[in-house]
Amino acid sequence: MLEVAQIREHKDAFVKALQKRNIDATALLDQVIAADETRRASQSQLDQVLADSNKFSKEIGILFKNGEAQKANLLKEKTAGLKEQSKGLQEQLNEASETLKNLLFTIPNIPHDSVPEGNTDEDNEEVFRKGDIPVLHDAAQPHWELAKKYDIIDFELGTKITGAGFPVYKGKGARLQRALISYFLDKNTAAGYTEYQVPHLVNEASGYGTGQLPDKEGQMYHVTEDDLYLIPTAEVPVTNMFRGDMIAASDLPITCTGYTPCFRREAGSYGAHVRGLNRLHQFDKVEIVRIEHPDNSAAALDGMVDHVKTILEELELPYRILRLCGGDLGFTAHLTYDFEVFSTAQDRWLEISSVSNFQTFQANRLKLRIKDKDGKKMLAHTLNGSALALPRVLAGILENCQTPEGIKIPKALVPYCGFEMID
RNA sequence: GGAGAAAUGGCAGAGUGGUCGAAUGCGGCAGUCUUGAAAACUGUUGAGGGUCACACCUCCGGGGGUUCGAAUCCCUCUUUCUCCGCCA
Repeated sequence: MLEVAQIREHKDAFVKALQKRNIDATALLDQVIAADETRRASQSQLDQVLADSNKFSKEIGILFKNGEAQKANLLKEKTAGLKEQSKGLQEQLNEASETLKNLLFTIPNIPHDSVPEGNTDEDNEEVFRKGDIPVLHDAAQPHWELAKKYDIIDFELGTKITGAGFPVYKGKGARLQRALISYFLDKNTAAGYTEYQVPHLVNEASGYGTGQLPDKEGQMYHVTEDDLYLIPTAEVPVTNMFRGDMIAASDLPITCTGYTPCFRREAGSYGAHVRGLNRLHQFDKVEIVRIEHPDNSAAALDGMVDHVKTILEELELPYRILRLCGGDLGFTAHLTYDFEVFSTAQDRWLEISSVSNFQTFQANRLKLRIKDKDGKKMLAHTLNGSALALPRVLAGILENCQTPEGIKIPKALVPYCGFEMID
């Protein structure tokens, strides 16, 4: 959620920034400013009425104490009108606040200066590339064939017990999943992130806090009986741990990592490129989350990108980094880098990590603030990234590391899974 | 699932209708003393809205009500604790 005070002061800059998302926000921002003015006007009218009635109440109290009941009763009559007024003004104020809030909920974050123009993923800007794309043997196969061949993932079985997009991992496949989770968590904790295990269901307030609600309402599984949502990413519970907090600047940065399954309805995304592990309703992910001082968030984002790089290099996977263009940028993000691994067998890049700086956009919803040494208060900056999402890393390993003899496990993972080959 | 008790500032904890945004203690910050630190002493110390700055308004778990006036009374929801039941 953008900050009203900022919009009020720098409307033109906001309009210009939002153009990168191909949104003309002029009218919308005017509405915001108007709603805010209405809100403040109602507020100050109400304040005035309340101030008067407070004054009368005090006088009545004193009169009763002094035994001047008659005078007091006279005053009482005066307050009746004020009460009516304040009720009306209160309603007006609530309405204005609600209007303002709902408007703000519809406006996405403003993109960073470096975010390229563009509409689709075609317009994302490649900023880095590393690793050799392997030359595979003639009989190389995509991962869904390999999964069947080595009997490590059973998609049909998942369909039987739940539905499409809920695979069953088996034998070395299951072990490799567990190995990847441990490996990622170890890498993250070694880099200073504190490990957490968090709930996999969250309440509505948490959904609003990180911005999944109301924007992505239909993309989350909603347990209506208890009004809880299955998390689409660990970002939601982890970031919401700090909802409403006031953090001493000296305690920053706060860095967290956690493994969770992620649940996504993926409504409307069927069609091309969803075979095998490419798009699932349930998948595993290890996430990193940082809460930073505004002065440090840009450097922190770079640090997170470097961290993810080291993991991919250890896994010996060919990858590239994209700076997302305005049209592809998530609703809450200010600047996002996507990591993609190249799959030779599928002849395409697979997104395996997304690292973002949200600046104050989430913090404003979360009411997550920093207090510095001088007592100055400000909204924190939040950042997060996948380190990493499992299914496509697994797909990348299966497809890139296949040999005629079997899948050769990257060295870094061998101590975690206890075998060198899947054959 | 049933019965009871509770929810107050960073923490602990008073306050049961009228200068209560809230005693007191701890903690935090600043100062005095000290070569420095500790101790002691003095001062200061919740949040949001609003204003150029004041004024002023709101907030004692959330929501609603009674009243001229609510932290205090009533209703409701949530959470925590204790006991009973059930159970991985």
